[in-house]
Amino acid sequence: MPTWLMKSEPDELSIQELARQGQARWDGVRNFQARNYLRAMQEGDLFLFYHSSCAQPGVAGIGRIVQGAYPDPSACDPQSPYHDPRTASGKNLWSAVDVAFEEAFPEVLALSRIKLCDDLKDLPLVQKGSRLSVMPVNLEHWDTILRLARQL
DNA sequence: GCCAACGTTGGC
DNA sequence: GCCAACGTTGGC
Repeated sequence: MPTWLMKSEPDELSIQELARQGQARWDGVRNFQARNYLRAMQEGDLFLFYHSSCAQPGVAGIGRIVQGAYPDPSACDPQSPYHDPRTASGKNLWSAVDVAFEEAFPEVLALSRIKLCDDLKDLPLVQKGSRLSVMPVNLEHWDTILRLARQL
């Protein structure tokens, strides 16, 4: 089963908020490479829930895909910050998925800690200049991150 | 708030 | 198709 990492600003959606809601739509992705990864996701896939643009950037827990990619409604919504005017001509380029809460780590596994781990140096997240908000995580990296999180 | 790095847009 | 300008991401 493929595993993933997805970034969210906790002000927008945090792992705690997902835990409270149980389920949420993951929308607003406006990068083609990230979108293509969304489209590759299947029901049941697990992902690392990453908190970005915040005081404590890092992996905050685990989520699960409960609905594979479908056209992102926020692209068609003029009120949405993610509105894409191109949808006016009838085509929606963007995709969303639905996710469920799986687990919150006792504390955030800090990006700074991840960067220190030699086994994670090939993780796309820590590649220089990488800004991808959705990315695949291979099994070795997945296991390494969970091991680090378990010893927090 | 700064700024490096990157993706996207649009004129040519 | 090139590439400069612009906007965005996201750590610090």
